[in-house]
Amino acid sequence: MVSTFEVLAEPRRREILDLLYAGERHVGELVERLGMPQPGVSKHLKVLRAAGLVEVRQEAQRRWYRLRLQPLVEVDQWLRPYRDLWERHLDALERHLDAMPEEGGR
Amino acid sequence: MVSTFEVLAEPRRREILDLLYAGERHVGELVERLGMPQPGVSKHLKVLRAAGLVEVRQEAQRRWYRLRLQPLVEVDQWLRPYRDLWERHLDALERHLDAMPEEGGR
DNA sequence: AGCGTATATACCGGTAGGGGTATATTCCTC
DNA sequence: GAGGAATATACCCCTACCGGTATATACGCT
Repeated sequence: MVSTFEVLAEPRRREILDLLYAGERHVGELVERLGMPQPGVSKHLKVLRAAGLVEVRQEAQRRWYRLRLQPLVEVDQWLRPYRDLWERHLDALERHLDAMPEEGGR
Repeated sequence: MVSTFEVLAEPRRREILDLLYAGERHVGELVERLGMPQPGVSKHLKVLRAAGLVEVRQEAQRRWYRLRLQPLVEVDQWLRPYRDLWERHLDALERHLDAMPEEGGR
């Protein structure tokens, strides 16, 4: 079984999740928006499905994919203690941050 | 440059971060606790360092590693919209969760 | 200067993962 | 049931990554 972190390591897969954030999408839509060949998209979707990050609904030939949040909740849980660190000690965070000349943003 | 997600994909590296969560550690300590050969640990530390997830302080032959939170903050920022989803619509989360027969826990 | 300790780096072999192309599968329509 | 649309799967190639072993580098001590 593949860990959620491994699945999220692929930029394309995070892109897919970001697209599904807005709501259900069928494969063709994803192919178009990602600008990558359909088999590649299907392959990533398979990985995402295996990890429980998406689920499928079939409608005629179309397959509609949508998010499943649960694995992300687990990632969030792993992150939580660290988040507590920088939220509780804001000064410590600044000590961490001031080492960076500038911040890249998103 | 390697994305933080790729770096976190490695279980050993997350273990290292979890160990550093408690505070500074030198390499030998990490080697002992992880039960893996020293060169492997050093290699992972190099990756973590390149990603800005740890920083080093030298003291004689010892190298003390400690956490840098900033990249984790960025991961948290990526996660935030999704977290908002499940925090705002708790019922929606439950709809997501009830698809699972049982929960594996951590 | 020489030795021991602590850590990093070089090198090698195996392997899993991603891209690309071709093909199979499924379903709808006529 | 034939054809076409939508998606999945099989196969191949290639590269990046991980583990392991050997070696280099840096530092302190005597």
